[in-house]
Formats: sequence, C-alpha cells, structure tokens
Amino acid sequence: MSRGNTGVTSQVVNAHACPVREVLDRVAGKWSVLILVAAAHGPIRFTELERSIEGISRRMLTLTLRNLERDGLVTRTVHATVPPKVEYALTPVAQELHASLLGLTDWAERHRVTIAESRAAYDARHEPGHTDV
Amino acid sequence: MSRGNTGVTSQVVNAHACPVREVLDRVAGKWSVLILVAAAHGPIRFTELERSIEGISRRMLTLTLRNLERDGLVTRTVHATVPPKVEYALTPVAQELHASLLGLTDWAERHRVTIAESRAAYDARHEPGHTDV
DNA sequence: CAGCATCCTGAGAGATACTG
DNA sequence: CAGTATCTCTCAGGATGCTG
Repeated sequence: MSRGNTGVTSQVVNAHACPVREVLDRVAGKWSVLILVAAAHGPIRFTELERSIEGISRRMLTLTLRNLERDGLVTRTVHATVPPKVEYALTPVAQELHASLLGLTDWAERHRVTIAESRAAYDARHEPGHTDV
Repeated sequence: MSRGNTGVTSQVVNAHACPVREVLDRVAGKWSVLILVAAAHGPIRFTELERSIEGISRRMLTLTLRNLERDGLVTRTVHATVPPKVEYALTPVAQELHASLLGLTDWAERHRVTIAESRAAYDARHEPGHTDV
C-alpha cells in the first residue's frame, strides 16, 4: 500500500500460491471428477468404470486413474485371479473432496438456466450484424 | 438394474449431464478463478487485474474476461473518459460461486501436504530402477 | 488505458491396435 | 479383464506488435 491508489487494495494473486487453483489443476481434467463420482458408491472395477462413464476411452481412463492414484485420491487393488480383477476405491481424502464438490453442483444447478440465457443474450449481441442498442 | 451384478448399482455418469463438470468447464481455465478472486473485493480495472494476477498475459486476461462476461459472471462497465476506464465487477451469481469455492480451498489447504507426499511416494515407487517391495 | 490481430507451441485428449 | 503403445489433432495459452 505504498502507492496511494483508488482505495481498493487489489491484493496480488499468484497462480501457484492459490489453493483453489491447486485443486482445479488436479480435478479440472475432463474425466477426473466423473471417476470420483462413479467410484463414490464403493469399490469399482476397471470395466465397470469404463461403462459407467459415457464416452471415456480406455486410454484416458487409465491415465486419469493413474493420476488420481498418484495424488492419493484412489487406491488400486489387484486381485491375483484369472481373469484379473482390479478394484478402484476412493480414499477418505477423495471422499472429502467429493463432498466439497457438492457445493459446486448445487451452484451449477441453481444457475445453469441463468447462465445459458446469459450466453444466448451475449452471443445474440455479438452476432454478425446486430443493430446494437 | 435389469442385469444382476455385484450389487453395487454403478450408475451411468454422463459428462454432459454432470453439473460439476459444467462448472468446471467454465472455471477450469487457468485464469478464471484467479480473476474471480481478484475481483471479489469490488470493482476492479483492467490494468489492476493485470497487475494483481501474477503471470497473466494481456491476451488471456481479455479472453477470460470475455468468457466470464458471456456467462454473466462479471459485468463490464465502460466509463467514457479519456483515458478510457473500464471496470469489471462480479455479479451476484459469481459471488455465490466464489463462496462455493471456499469449500475447495479448505480441502486443498487441509490436504496439500498429504497429497504432495503421496505424489513423492508414488514417483519414488515408479522411478527407473526401483527394487519394488 | 484497454484492448485486438497474429503466429506459435505443447499438453490433453481421441482413435486404433496389440498383450499379459 | 485390464491394461500398453502410437499416432494424430485440437485448442488453451504464451509472445509479440498494433490501435482507438
């Protein structure tokens, strides 16, 4: 505050220091949350995940699971049977996260319509050939 | 539930239907939340934003602001003065969102250490040349 | 001051095929 | 069943330069 400004102390925000961004970097991937949701009910097998999550590829399922495992959000349990059986389960930490996400879910559902309208209006305003005002 | 399975009704999760993913698509961008945070204290000018947010480029600031405006999360007020003065402010909807994000912030701060450790351990396990077990 | 236009790079993600 | 291995492509995001 060494320089007299407008009065609002616009404090510096650092991307690396911001905790929200940390979570997002972890969860923002297209599939991460979907996996968290699908696994929230209890341990679930690879193929079950694959079928539960609409549109996910084998590759992305594997990659995302690996990342979640790395962060300690899911556990991977291999049952040495034939055929192989691998179960994925949320860790307590991930379950807490899942709970925190409910706040966002709630927000999304309360405002999804408003936002859609806002978009439509904005797009209309900026369409090629709007008469403005 | 027409097919008898393990008992866990792994319900189908659709990326387009999942409300959490909707929010994320809106907010997951590298800069969106940072702008929300920086603007949370009150109306803020373009250049103030630029300086508040460490590392953001003019281009990304503009783009992200446009998207937020499109979704009705920020308002853009142009003061017809010389030099120009443009102020961005959060809409009530965005302020609610900002509040919901506190849950995530909290989660991140409570577990950031654990997660970092988990990563380190995982990476150690998978380093080239681990003796396993 | 507050942008827009342009060029460029790389990580995320899709498609496809092969295997312990 | 539960993965790995490539190959490709899109697009978010960085760098830079120009303007009302």
